[in-house]
Amino acid sequence: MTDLLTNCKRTQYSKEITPDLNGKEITIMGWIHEMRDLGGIIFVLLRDRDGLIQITAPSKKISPELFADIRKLKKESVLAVKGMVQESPKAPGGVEIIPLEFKLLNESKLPLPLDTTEKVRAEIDTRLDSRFLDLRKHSVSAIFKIKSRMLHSVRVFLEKNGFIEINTPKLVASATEGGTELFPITYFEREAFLGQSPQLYKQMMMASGFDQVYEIAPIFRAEEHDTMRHLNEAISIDLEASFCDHEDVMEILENLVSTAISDVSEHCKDELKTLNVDLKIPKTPFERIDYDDVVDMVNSQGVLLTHGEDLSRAAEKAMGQLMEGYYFITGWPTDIKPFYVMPNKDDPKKSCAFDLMYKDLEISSGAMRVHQHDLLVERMKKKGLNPDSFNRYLAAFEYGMPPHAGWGLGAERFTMCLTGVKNIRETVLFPRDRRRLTP
RNA sequence: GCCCUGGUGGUGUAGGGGCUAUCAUGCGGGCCUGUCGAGCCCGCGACUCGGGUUCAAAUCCCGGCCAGGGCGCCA
Repeated sequence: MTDLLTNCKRTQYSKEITPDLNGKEITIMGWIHEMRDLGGIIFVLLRDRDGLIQITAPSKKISPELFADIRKLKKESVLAVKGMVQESPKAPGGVEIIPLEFKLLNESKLPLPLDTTEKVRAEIDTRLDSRFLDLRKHSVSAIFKIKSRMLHSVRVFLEKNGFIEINTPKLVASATEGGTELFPITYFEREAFLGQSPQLYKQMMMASGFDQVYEIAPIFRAEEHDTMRHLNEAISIDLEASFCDHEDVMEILENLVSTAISDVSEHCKDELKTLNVDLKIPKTPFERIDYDDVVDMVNSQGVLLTHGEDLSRAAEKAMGQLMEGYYFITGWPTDIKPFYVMPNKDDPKKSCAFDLMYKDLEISSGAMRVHQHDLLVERMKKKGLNPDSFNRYLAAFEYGMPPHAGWGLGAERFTMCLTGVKNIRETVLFPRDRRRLTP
């Protein structure tokens, strides 16, 4: 029924078929996006990674056998088509392919669980159940091409700036860092957890003399949140730099963000157009707003925010109303930040922590860290943590830990900013949320 | 976890105590030589699960499961 690939090789992707190939014999491969059978002429829209190309089969120009075989084809089946490129003003894109022969590489079952031509929208739940089919839609794959480009450009930027890529364990022993819930797992005869952040490890790397490190890796959070901007498994772009303070790493962050945006807008034009996104490259430096001023700004919008509290969702939205684009919130109260955040030396109630916001969405948070062993122990105790359970971490601070700072940037949240999607699940191939563990 | 709303063919929907359960898309068949959301004709296909009220439940009530939105939680 179906054919094997044998010696058949793709010569072009759909977008490489241009009118100047007129008269050339080419081989393309892809999925049947749509068929229009007009009786004496059949149009097959073949889709590949990059787009669509029209196969035009006029009964008078091709053999009756080939014509009959084409008529039998089904949507979403996989095809290799050898044919002649024909320039034609009537064809979409001004070019089409007159088939000489084809191989049916695999047939698709029908009906499809969702409509790949997007005539009928499917709900996100239906789409995620059949994600492989959903991803055949260009409006969906565009998100992942943009995410890929963003991650690429982040790596290039960091390598250029002297950062070393590291890998830290995701299987961890300690649940004592405080804050978020961890996923417990069985590690042979012991209990272990999935890592919530590479924070402690990248700090230990500062004591190794690597100076500047980054990691792009999954983080796991066992919170039962059910929102459009939370995931239980996400990718964190994490960075830590020695002999730096928070101002230094904020500068790195804003430059990285604007570089990535400009790189995406240059290399993902088609994808951005598909998504109808007009990406503006933000000017650096980003605006810095002190937490004290944020409290006033939020309250001025009629949203109650008490000094010393973290931003509620309503407070974030109020800020989103007032601020365009990217901005930092600095000078956070020390009390609502983790133990490893450096208090401000002139006013210890305030810290050297910052968040990077895009409108009403927090996409990154970072800080200058405490590098003095005794202060770190004191901060842990104040937070109700037991320093004994941090022995291996604390040891790194006893043998020459340089001052350092760093941040973590949520890859999916940043992708939301780049693509304009409203639901963070759109930015993950196979998202993990409160209820979804498959596929 | 809480609040609100919902669950109807493969997909997306209308309806809302008894009628042949609406429409679009899809799928199957037929016609058609320039489609590009092709068109026309014929056909196929559905009321989330459990319990209750009722002569009668897809519709009303209770519970479960699931979803959408909002919030909370979230170094």
